[in-house]
Amino acid sequence: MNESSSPPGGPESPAREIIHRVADRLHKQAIRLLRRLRREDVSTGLSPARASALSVLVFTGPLTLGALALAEQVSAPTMSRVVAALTGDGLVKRETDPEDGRVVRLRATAKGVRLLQQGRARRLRAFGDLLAPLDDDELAVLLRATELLERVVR
Amino acid sequence: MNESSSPPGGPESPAREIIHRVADRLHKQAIRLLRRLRREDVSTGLSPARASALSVLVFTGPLTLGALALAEQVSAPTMSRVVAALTGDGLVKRETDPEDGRVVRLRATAKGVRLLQQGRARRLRAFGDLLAPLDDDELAVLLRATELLERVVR
DNA sequence: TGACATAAGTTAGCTAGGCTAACTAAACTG
DNA sequence: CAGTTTAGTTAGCCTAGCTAACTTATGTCA
Repeated sequence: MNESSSPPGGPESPAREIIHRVADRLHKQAIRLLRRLRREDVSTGLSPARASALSVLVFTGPLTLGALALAEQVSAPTMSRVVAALTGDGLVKRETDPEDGRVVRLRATAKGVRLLQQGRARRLRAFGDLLAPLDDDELAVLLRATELLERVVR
Repeated sequence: MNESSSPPGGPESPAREIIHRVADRLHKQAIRLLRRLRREDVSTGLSPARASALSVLVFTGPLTLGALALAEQVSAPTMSRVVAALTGDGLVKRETDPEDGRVVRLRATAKGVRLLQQGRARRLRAFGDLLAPLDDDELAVLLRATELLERVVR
């Protein structure tokens, strides 16, 4: 496949052609990076879905089940099951809302926080090891790129 | 959690502290980006695992089942099943190796190539739409960052 | 050359995690 | 207070990950 070929209908703006190269290659690298870092998560004993849900609870504080499902972009039944596993392992506790008897408030336990932070540290250490060969200018480029992504991905 | 706190044992190199910020934030953005782009794949009717396997076959050419499993970092049984689905949909065809009767050579069909390229185009268009607000300097930063990732993720 | 070892895939059977549909219980609303 | 809406759960399906055990084909070597 030739990414830079013009679509049928006329040549596209040469100034914007860089968009396609960036989109293509950055997409590929994002996949490779996450695949690589995922290896580190194995040792926590937490699956990706559980680690991710627990992470949201730890870093954004207690949430209702629905809010957590929304944050993780999964359906309520899916989150309900993930949460059941987390509470079963004592990593999250359920609390009833005094205002509204329907909602389930979820809060990471001390054990959950500890486990998550260990896993997170491992992952960031692994990523850090990958980044170690870069000099400070190169790291600055990555940081700027990160800021651009933060702005652009909504 | 405070990412920039020093580990117990002494302050770390201030020059390298940027590594942790980059690792943490870039990791987050990679997750958000892929989650976002994955939405586009739904309309191809291909699940992520199938799309990814087909993509490897299209872009790197015919492979044995074992080589494809290795490329996708999954076990042989897992790939065997994914391939069964792809062949069932007429997107991939199996060929026997004249040299070695054990191996299964896999090749994307014309239909498979077409479907994949459509999906790819959609995904890249979506990413392109996200990147559209950036000016050329900002795109250049992203491109440089991509090159750094290519170098660093092995 | 026949017996054994190795290698490539498949089959069987488990788990996790995604979904929709259908249900329960609680809270609104008129 | 009847009906509707909302939060979450249960049931049931599918995909995709795994290991263990099997089949078939190659390779090895006494």
